[in-house]
Amino acid sequence: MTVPDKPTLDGLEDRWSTRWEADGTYRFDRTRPRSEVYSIDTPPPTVSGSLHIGHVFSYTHTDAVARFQRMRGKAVFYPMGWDDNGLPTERRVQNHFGVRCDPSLPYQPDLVLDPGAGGAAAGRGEELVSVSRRNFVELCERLTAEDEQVFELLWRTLGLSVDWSMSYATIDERSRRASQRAFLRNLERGEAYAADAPVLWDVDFQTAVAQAELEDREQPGAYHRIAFPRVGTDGDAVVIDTTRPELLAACVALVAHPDDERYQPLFGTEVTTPLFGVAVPVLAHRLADPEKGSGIAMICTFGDTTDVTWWRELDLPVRTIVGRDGRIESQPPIALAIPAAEEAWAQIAGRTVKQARRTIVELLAASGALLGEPRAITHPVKFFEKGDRPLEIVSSRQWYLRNGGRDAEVRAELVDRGRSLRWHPPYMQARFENWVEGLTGDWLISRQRFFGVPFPLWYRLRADGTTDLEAPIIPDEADLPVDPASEAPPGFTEDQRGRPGGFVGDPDVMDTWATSSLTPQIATGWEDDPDLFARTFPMDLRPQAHDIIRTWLFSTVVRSHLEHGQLPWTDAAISGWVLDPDRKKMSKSKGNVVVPLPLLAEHGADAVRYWAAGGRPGTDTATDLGQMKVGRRLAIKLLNASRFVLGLSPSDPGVGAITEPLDLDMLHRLADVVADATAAFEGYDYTRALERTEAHFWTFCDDYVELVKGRAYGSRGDGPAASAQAALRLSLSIQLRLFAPFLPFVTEEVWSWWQEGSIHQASWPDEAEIRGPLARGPAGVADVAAAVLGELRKAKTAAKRSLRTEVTRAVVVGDAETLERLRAVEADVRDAGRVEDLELVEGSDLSVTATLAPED
RNA sequence: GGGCGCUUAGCUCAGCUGGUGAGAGCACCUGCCUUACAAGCAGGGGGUCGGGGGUUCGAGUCCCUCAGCGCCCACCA
Repeated sequence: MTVPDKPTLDGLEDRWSTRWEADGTYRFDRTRPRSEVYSIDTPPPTVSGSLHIGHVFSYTHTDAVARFQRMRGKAVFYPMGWDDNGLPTERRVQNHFGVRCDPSLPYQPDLVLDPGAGGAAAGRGEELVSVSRRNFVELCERLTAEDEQVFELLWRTLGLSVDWSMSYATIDERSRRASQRAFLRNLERGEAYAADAPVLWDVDFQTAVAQAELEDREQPGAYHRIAFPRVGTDGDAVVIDTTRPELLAACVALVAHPDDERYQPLFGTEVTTPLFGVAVPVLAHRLADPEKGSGIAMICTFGDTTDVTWWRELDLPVRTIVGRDGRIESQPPIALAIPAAEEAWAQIAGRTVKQARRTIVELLAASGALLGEPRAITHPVKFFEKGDRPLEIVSSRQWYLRNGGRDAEVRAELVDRGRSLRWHPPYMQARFENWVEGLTGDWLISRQRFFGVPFPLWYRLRADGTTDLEAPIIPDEADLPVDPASEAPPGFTEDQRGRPGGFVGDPDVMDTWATSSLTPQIATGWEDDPDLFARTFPMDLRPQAHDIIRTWLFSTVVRSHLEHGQLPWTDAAISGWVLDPDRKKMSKSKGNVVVPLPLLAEHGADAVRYWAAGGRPGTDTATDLGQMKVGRRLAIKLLNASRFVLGLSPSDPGVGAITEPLDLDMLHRLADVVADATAAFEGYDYTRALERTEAHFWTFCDDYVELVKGRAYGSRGDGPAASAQAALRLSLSIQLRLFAPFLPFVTEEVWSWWQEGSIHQASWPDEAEIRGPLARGPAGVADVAAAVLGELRKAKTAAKRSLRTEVTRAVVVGDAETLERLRAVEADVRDAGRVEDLELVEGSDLSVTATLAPED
């Protein structure tokens, strides 16, 4: 046993993280059966995102739970995943290297690019170097590999007890195989299907996006009152209000509520569009709101999602004018008969939506069709959560997965799944249920992007060169993953690509959620490693933040429901967010993002973890340097208290030596703490486990240690000293283990002074360790001793005297029961209080009168 | 418009199924070099538990209602 003279926290992170890796301390024992395994569906962080303190926060919560379960004897399956798949990586690669993906270019095997190769203007979209899809993907892989190392360093410094041999990445071969396999099975069962339909479209990223990735943003806009002349009348007009006058040429009808008496006479008649002179019908539909605008609306293909509903339910034609790049098409959607219309079109063709709006408003004003001035408003507009411009709606062929959005029965099944999941905190289930019940359509999983898992499909080209989309060519599961863009389907050769009678590959990739919704399957080796899968799936815990319940959590439940007919895990622990010190949400644009590594360097990992562990499940928590300082003090206190305890005697007198009433009472109180902390942890309330442990520890240091210090040094002989020494050691052992999930470094350091092996493989304390061998003894004596000692201290402090001051005489008044307890620990109290003469007087409330020795 | 959460000392928060005179940490004030720890120790001041109403012998703790803050969702003409 070696107890350092001057224990320190410095360097513990390096020393122990290295040691743990070398010893395989956190290696998953895959010989254990499912019942002895605790498996965690770790959130794969987006590696191309920036590191921030929020990562440290939520991952610490999970790690504390993992360490608790490991100490309880479970084989903990705690892999790390990296989310490197998808748009964030593409965007980062584009900016980092100054490149753009052009799928039409050929692969350049020797392409060498340095960061910023595309020139200083990279990112402004002007001087980007175009590279082939394969080159682009290679750059993505190169950059994410670097990003992953940065994350791994952070996790190791933070002391996450992950098994690094089980890592995966959402773009790696396993993930692509699992993702494609799951999709093909969905396809076979009819759960996946392709459809040509209007979709929400980001004009910058040039891809479709899903409902779950939308967000509303308040945008300035304006109502424009526009008169539509009625066909067959002499100058009569219908006046509509619109915020999107530029879509006039895409108008296919006007619509009002069926009960709206103002417009009932018009139903079934026609009006013509101003400027373009196209005749459109006036129709009735219940979604038209008589209160909004003039109560009658222009239906365009497509201005918003209501337009899509009207278009579908009223069986209207498609007149698309906005292209996928967000610009007005070169040709009008229908023949324009009047010359003025051709002119109007010529002025907007090829322009952006914004430019076209300005032009159309000018033309309308000039023609007299615009009534009055536009009235400025702000209104919510749908954006892709990662996008910069409002979404447009375009018709295109996309892949969908049935998620209950169009099927009440499936929806009900998924709501039931959500109800059988154990949520921490429970109220988060409401978010899940709200979302499922508010779904408006199936899950759109295809993206017109490059860095993602490709759809494992090809299509035959007929003799006339047209594509047969109805019967895709499907690979064998054994051949997955496949890349249909570079591999030929079974029975074809590469030179038949794009030729009549040959084939083409499906050009799309899956959305990143379509892969990350399979993290339980990917991590546990679904189909690839049946033995591992059987031992780890379904998993125990999904830890994640509340903002992605509708995406990650829901989609994972959907995939598992469809594939396995069960939940992917039993418990979901939902963490809150980290707010900046002023309780504002952190965001890059506000510049208030707190980066974690400097904090870890300054305060130490245990201190930062201590702060993080104070955030209960579901609770948003402010970054608090003060709490980190408190955590650091706690860690230092553990070092010093341990040094004291272990320095008292070279060996442990053993539990049998514990006979003193004060020692027994203190230990049984600790047993209560053990029971409480254990129950709290079992309910995922790690914060309470820490609070209880910490509160006991300070009482232990301030009262118990002070009370027994003299006796432990031998003031009353060997027997009483041995009792104190053994009690201190047992108590220290248990308290270190209670702290180990939170403060892995300092507890391991202290453990190494006097114990074999890692504390993180030691057993979680059990109250039976105390209650088994040790009789209860007189209860409540520790409280009485501490109370009397407190009064003695108060007397000394009030007299502005040192705590070493001798008390020549102290009179304690108390009830019979209190005095009885005090007698049991009288010697310890006199020792700690330096009381020469202690008199006990029976009375009512406890009071202590102390006479201090005169000052020198 | 719908849903959820929060509102307890200057600050950050505990207060579990209602019951000994409302707590902790930080901050603040006053002291103490006490042989584990001065990056420490001891002591102290400070709250009509968001407002109102109700149930109860008794309510931060349950019910109703109002207000403020935050988050999620919503068909945005």
